[in-house]
Amino acid sequence: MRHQQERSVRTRRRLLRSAAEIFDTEGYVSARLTDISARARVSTGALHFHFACKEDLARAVVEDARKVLWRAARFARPDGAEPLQALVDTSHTISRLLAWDVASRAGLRLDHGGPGDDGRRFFEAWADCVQELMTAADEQGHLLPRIQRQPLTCAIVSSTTGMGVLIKAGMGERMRVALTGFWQGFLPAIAAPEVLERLDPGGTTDLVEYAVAASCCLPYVPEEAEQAEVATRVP
Amino acid sequence: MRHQQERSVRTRRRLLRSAAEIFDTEGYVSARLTDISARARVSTGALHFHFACKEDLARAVVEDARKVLWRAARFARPDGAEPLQALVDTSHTISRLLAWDVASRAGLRLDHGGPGDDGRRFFEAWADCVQELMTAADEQGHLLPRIQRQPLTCAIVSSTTGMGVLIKAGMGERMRVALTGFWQGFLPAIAAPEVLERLDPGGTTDLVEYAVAASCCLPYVPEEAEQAEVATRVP
Amino acid sequence: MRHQQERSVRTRRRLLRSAAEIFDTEGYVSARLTDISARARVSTGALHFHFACKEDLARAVVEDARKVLWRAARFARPDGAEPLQALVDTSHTISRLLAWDVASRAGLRLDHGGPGDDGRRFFEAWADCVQELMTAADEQGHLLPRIQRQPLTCAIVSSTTGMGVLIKAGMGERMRVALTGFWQGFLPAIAAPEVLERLDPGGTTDLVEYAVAASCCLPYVPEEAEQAEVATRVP
Amino acid sequence: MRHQQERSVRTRRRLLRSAAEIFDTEGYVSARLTDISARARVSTGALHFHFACKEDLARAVVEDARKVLWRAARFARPDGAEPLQALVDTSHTISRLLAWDVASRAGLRLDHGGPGDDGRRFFEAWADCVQELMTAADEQGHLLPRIQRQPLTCAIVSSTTGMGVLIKAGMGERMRVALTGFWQGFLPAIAAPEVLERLDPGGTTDLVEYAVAASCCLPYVPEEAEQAEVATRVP
DNA sequence: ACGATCGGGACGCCCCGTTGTT
DNA sequence: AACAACGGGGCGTCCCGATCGT
Repeated sequence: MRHQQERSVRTRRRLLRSAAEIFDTEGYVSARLTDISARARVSTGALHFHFACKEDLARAVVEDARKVLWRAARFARPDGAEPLQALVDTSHTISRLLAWDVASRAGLRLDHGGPGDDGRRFFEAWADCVQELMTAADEQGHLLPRIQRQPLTCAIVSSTTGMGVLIKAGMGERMRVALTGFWQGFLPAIAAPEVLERLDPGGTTDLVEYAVAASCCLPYVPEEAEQAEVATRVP
Repeated sequence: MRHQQERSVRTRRRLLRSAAEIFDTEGYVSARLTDISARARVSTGALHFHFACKEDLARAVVEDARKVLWRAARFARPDGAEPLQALVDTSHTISRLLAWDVASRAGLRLDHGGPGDDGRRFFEAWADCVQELMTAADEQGHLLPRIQRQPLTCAIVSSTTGMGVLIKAGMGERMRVALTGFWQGFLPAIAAPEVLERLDPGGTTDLVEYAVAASCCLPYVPEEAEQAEVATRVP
Repeated sequence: MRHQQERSVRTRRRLLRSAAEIFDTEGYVSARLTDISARARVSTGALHFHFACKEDLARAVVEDARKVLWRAARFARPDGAEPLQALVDTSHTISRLLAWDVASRAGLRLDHGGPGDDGRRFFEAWADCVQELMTAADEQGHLLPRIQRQPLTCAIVSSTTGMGVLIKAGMGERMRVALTGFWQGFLPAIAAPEVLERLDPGGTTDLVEYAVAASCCLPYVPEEAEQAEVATRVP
Repeated sequence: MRHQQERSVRTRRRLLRSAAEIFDTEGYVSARLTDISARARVSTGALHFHFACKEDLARAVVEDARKVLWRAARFARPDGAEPLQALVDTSHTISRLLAWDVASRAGLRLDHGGPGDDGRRFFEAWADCVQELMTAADEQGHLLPRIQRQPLTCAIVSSTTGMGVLIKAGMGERMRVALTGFWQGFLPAIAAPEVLERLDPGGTTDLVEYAVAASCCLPYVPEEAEQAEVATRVP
C-alpha cells in the first residue's frame, strides 16, 4: 500500500520535472503530452491518472514554481533586515533561480501566456514585493527624499523581468554581473547616502544557502537522489 | 493590371495586419491561419496565395516590424547628436511603438520563440545599438570615468526588454513614466556631470514627429485610410 | 487574326506536350496543373482557357496518343500484307513508341486509371487488333491447324502489355530484344511452316519510316520545328 | 493484456485488409485514409496508432503481399523438382493470387509507383526467379541448345507482368487459359524434347493445396474466421 | 490504487483545382 | 490570357477516454 503511494509520488514528481523541461523549451501550446510522458518514462495513461488534462499539468508546474519563487523571496527578506538590501538580494535570487532551475523558468513562462488565468502573475507578485520593500525602506528613511516610488518600482520590475527573457536566450551567465551593474547604477539614485554604503549591489545571499534553507519544498531533485531514496525505502 | 496589383497589395496588407493582431495575442503556435484569414476577410486560399506557409507569414510580420523598429532607431539617432540622449530617445520610441503598434509587438513576440531562426533577434540588435551608443558617448567623454560598459549595456537592454513584457500585460501606459524613472535613476550613474544637465530622461522625440517622418514606410494604416487612399487614386 | 490562332495552336500544343510529360511521370492524380502550365511557360489561366478542367486535359492527351498508336497500327498493317508479320511489326512499333514517345506513354498510363471511362481502352483495342489479324491469318491458312485463337490472343496481348510496364521501369532498351525473343519462341508455335520462314521476328518496319509516313498527325514536334514552321507561315 | 493485444491484432488486420482493397482500386495517391479507416470501421486515430503515416500503411501492405508471393514462389518450386515445371507452376500461382487475392494485387500495384523505394520490386524479384530457374534448367540440360536466356527471361517476365494489368481490367478469369496458352506456345521453343513431354503447361499445383500449405502466413482471413479463431483461443 | 494499451474524434495546415476581374 | 482569390478536403497530430491488467 505504501509502496504504491511512494511509487505514485515518484511518478508524479518525474512527470512534473519532465513537464517543466518541455514547457520551458516549447511553451504551453507546442508542448506535447506524448513527449512529456515519454521523457518521464511513463505512459500517457499514467499522466492522465495524475493530471486530468494538459491544463492541470501546467497549473501544477506553475504552482510549484510559484512556491519556490515565493519562498526564495521570503528567504531573502527576513523580517527586520535592511529592506533595500532585501530587494537587491531577492532580485539576485530570482535571477539565479531562473538561470538554473528549469522548473522556475517553466513556471514563469507558463504564467503569462497559459490559458488558465486563475492566479496573480509572477511579475505582479514581484511588483507587489518591490512596492512593499520600497515602502518599508521609505518608512525607515532609507530612501532619498522626494523619490516617487511608483516609477522606480516599475523600472525595477521591468529590468528584472527583462532578465528572464535574456536568460532564455542563453545569456544567463552574464545576468549576474548585469544585475549587479544595474543596482550599482540604480541604488545611488534612490538610497540615502548613509544607507548606500551599507548596501552590496552584488547581493548578500548565496543560492547554496538558499537551497539548503528551502530544500524542504524544492520539488525537483535529481534522479540519482530519487533512486537512492527509493533504494533505502524499498526493503 | 494596375488595379489588380493595388488590390493585391491591399489584401496582403490586410493579411499582415490581421496576422500581427492574432500573433500578438496568441503567439505563433496558437494562432490559427483560419482566424487570421477570417479577420482579414479573405479566404485561406488567398492567404496561401500571398504567403506560402504559416512560417512565411510570421517571417513577413517580423520583417516588417524589424524595419519599423530599425527606422525608429535611426530616426531617434541622427548623426552628430548627443549619444546618450539618442539612447534615451530610442528607448522611448521603441517603448511607444511597442505600446501602440500591434505590428511591432507581434514582430517582437515572434522574433524570439518563432521557429525560423534566420536573423538576428530584436534584442540582439538593440543590444548592439546600445553598445554602439555607449561607445560613442565614451569616445566623446560623455561617460563617467571608470565605467564598465558591458554590464551597463546588459542592464539597459534587460530593462527595456522587460518593458515589452509588461506592455503585453496591459501596463503600456505606465511604461512611459517608468522608463523616465529608469533613466532618471540611471543617467546620473553613467553620465558625466556636464553632460547630465543637458539630458532629458523623458526623451526629446515625440512619436507624432516620428510617425510623420517615417510614415512612408509604416506598413499598417487603418482601413479607412486605405479606402480613402484608394479612392483618391482611382480616378 | 490568323496570328492569334496560330499562337493559340502553339500554346495548346505546348500544353499538351507538357501535360504528357507530367502525366507520364506522375500519373493523373499526382500531376499538378501548376507544374504543367509552368513547364509549358504559360499561366494557369491560359491552361483553363484551352482546357476547361483537369479531366479534359487528360482526355485530350489520351485522345492524341490514341490517334498516334492507331495510326501506327494502321501503318504497320497495310492491306494485303502478311497478317502475322503485320502482327509482329505492330507490336514492335507500339513497343518503340512507348519507349520513345512521352505522349504515347502518358496516354497509355492515363487510359487505365484515369477517372473518365469514355472510351475503349488501349489494350482492348490492341486485343481486337490482334484478334483481327489472327483471324485474317487463319483465313489465309497461315496458322497451324488445331490452334485455339483466343488463348493465344490473350497471351500475346498480355505479353505486349507487360512491355509497357517494364518500359516505365527503365528497361525500355531491352524490350526490343525481348520482343524479338518472344516472337522467336512464339511464332513457330502458331505459324504454318511455309509461312514461318517468311516471317521476321524482329519486325520489318523501322520507326523512322513510320515517323515520316505518320508525321502529318504527330502532335508533338520539337520546339525548333515549331519556330521554323511559324517563321515560314508568318509573313 | 491478452485481450487488448488480440483486439489490436484484429484491428490492425482489418486496417490492412481495408487498405489493400482501397489501394487496389484507387492506387496510392487517390486512396484516402478516411475511406480506409471507415471501411475498417475504426477511427482515423486508430489508424494512426497502428501506422504512423500513409506511406507506412502502404509499406505494410506491400510487405505482406511480398511475403505471400514469395511463399507462393517457394511453394511452387520445391528443391529438386523440374525447374521448367516449377517456372510454369509459379507463374500460374502468381497469376491466381493476383486474380483472387486483393492484398497481393494491392501490393503489386503499390510496389511500383509508390513513393517509398526501399526494396526490390516485385517484378525484379520475379525476373530473378525466372532467371534462376532458367539457369537451373540449363545446367540440367533441359533447355534446347543455342538458347539465349536473357531475351527469353524478359519475354516471360513481361508476359506474366502483363497478366497483372489485364487482371485488374476484370479479365482475371481468362488469364488461366491465356497463361496455359502462353506456355503451350512457348515451352516447345525452349524445352528439350524429352523434357517437354513431361511438362504440363497448365501447371501442376492447385491454389487450394497452396492455401492449405501456406495458410499459416496468409495475413487476411475473413472476419468470421477471425471471430471463430478468437473464440477458440479464449478459454 | 496505479498504470498501460488501445482507440476516438477534432482540427490545423497545406495543397490544389477552379472561378472572377481586368 | 494573366493575376488574384476561393473553398473544399487530405493528411497528420494531439488530447483525451474506455478498458483492461497488476
